[in-house]
Amino acid sequence: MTAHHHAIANQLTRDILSARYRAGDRLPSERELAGRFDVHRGAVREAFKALEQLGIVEVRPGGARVAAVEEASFDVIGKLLEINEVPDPELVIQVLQVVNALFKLAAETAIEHATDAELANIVARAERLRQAVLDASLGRCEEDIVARFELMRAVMEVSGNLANRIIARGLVAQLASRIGGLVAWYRTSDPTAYAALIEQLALALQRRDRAALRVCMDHLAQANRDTIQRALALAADAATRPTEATAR
Amino acid sequence: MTAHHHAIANQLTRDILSARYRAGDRLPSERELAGRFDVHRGAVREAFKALEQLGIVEVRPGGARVAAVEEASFDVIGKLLEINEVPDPELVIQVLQVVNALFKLAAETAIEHATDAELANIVARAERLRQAVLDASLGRCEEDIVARFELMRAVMEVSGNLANRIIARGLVAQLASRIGGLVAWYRTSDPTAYAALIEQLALALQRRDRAALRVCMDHLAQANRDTIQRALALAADAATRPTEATAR
DNA sequence: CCGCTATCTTGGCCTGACCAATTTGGCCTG
DNA sequence: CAGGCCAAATTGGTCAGGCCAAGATAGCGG
Repeated sequence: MTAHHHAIANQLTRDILSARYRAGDRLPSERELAGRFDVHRGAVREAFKALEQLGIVEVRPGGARVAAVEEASFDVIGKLLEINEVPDPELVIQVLQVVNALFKLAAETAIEHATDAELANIVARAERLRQAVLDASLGRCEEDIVARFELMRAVMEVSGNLANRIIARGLVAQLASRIGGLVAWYRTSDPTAYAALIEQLALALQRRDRAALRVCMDHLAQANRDTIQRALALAADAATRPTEATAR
Repeated sequence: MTAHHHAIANQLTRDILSARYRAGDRLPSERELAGRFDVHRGAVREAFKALEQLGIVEVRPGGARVAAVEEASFDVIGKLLEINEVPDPELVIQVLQVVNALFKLAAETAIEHATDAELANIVARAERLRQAVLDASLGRCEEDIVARFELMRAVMEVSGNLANRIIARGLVAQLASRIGGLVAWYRTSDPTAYAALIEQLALALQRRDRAALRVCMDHLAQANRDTIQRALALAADAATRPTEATAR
């Protein structure tokens, strides 16, 4: 096994994010940690590099100090989602809200700048999603979720906002790697209503109707939020009673 | 000078982001670059680490390949803003739109969850910004800008959305380090109108009036966008005719 | 012409050493 | 006794060289 620095970085990340070290504290020196983990200093050093890139540590000659979470980098969000077995629901919801805000921005930009052909393409994807949602009520949620991401990706693309695309992509990636395992608990509460919302979205896009777009995107966000919240609650419930859950 | 890897990383970053290497291309090997830059391989290696963190390069045994910009990390945005002397106006506007979207989300969350005291605090800051804007018409724009960021930060804080805060902070930091130098070109076109908008914002926050909030935040975003766009145009103009600009 | 293998290249990692910035502790001075 | 000051120890930063395993590649055999 030669992936020492990964293990060390993970360990230290968990220690810091779970507040075992507090902001402003000095981390043990590279040499001491090297001794403690029984590895070469280079390994600890690479781990420190990772922590620094995460923005949770500021390393300077004289010592490495842990930074405030607020000053951390974008990627800590993923790490924060990882530290508990079931992700912190509140944080998931927060991330989801950000993603929805970015999605909304993309859609509003799209209806202003996209060509008719591009919009038609998106509408077609929306229609596919609508079908997937209705099918999903029979139990095939995976396609449903994939179609949702596909639609979002497509809207992001035609919006032409590179910054938006990069950020949303990163967020979704961090979120997906963490709540992907929740697919089993993922159920659309009212597929018919959800499908209707998708249809409204398609219509609003097609007509470039900004007001209508906002309304139905808000409703969609609410629906998605509820769905994932329910899935998280179910997963957390199952985690506390694993035997019963597997027995069902 | 011992910051070799920084120089190398910057050089390679510029080469990649200015499309001198294309997505999918293989970068020269660490050993070859070490020879070319006349440094030890370790330096090139550290530079590669940085590029990998930026997400613009995927380095694996067998070779390092440049990745698509879309798959890059959050931080490339700052780098993209750096490669030209005057930042690409289109990208600046895009980033600004994202920041505004996040600000809007924060404000909407704030009027739902913040306490009256917190909202009162924000309203006070808004009032300070309004004063700053009116003063700025006399030429003191710095306080104006600082007050804007202050207000935004305050709203972000009471919104309680950690993900939003982290992302917005990162974006603003990347933008600020790049367009901070444009303060000289920064003029609010119609301070009175802008001040009125701020007042509306304060009112909407105070009354927790979501609809009004949205309207005036849209207008504010538009105003900010115009202001910065004008500043960028002026700066670009000055950059092409530096002698005239300094002569004035 | 295609598929496979031996070899070669490439990045991954370890070891060890030296340097410069910072911290720290003791010392001196007031 | 308190406060400032200097030197030694500590800490991170960098360089150098070497070995290893995972991909890439050219050559061979089918």
